[in-house]
Amino acid sequence: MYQIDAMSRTPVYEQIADMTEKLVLSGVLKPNDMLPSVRSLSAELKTNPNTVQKAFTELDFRGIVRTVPGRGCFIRPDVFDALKKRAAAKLAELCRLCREIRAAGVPLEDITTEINKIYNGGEENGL
Amino acid sequence: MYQIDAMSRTPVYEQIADMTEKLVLSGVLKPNDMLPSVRSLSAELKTNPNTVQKAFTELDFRGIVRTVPGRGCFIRPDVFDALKKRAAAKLAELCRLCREIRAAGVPLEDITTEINKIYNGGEENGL
DNA sequence: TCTACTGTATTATCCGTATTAGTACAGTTG
DNA sequence: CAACTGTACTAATACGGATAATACAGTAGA
Repeated sequence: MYQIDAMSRTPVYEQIADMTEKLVLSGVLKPNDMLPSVRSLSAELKTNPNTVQKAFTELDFRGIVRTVPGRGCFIRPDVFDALKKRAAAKLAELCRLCREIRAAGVPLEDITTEINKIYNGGEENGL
Repeated sequence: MYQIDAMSRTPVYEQIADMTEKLVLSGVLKPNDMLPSVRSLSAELKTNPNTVQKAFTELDFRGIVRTVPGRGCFIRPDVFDALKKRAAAKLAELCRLCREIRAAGVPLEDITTEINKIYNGGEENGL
């Protein structure tokens, strides 16, 4: 279910968190589903339990999961609200970048054509 | 000419580099102009000469300046080509973000309306 | 040539943060 | 009580950023 690239520059705990988020987006993980335990997942990924825990803490911070001591880590019932907020934050970041690009003198058309390509281009969803 | 925010989370050397780039974009610095010397600028900004040197090295890497040992650090004659390449790189980064946002289920219209706001909104250029 | 400027290189130290790890503790369930 | 769950604490390591002191090398002008 999970797959980690140890050679990536993105930290392992972040890979786990991002992957979990995408598993929700793709419907593999649904609200109230329980995630693998800290120990089982760390064994599967051959990492330290604390690394997995940090991923869970990150997911908790993002509003994706709710962890219950002694019971486990569960996808929040309102996970899609959290995902919407995350998307909004990414959109804000995109706007920040866009202002920089505008300041660099790039015309609006250059941006819109690229974005249209992305939205028209095929069915790949990048998950 | 230069102004540094020591409390910012962006490193001083990066602030210097970014500011220099913007001074070119706004026409304050022109091709072949000489930048302040490492020592004078570090004195002015109350930083270490090495910090300024790192900024100059960064600007060299970006293709903004050409430093000549013994003479000084000068805005490259072809600086605007470098700026175009930098803008293209930023556009690529924007596209990467855009794919993420699309994967999160955000409709194309949400993005285009935000971007149109930025390009129609006033004359502020963020420099 | 001498002098005063320019950038460059080297080495070291300090600080803060990120990442991973080891170990022990605490809550829950049957 | 046993076996599972998450949690806290500490430590080792690495990295990035900034500072500092020094020394070196190229350039330009008096």
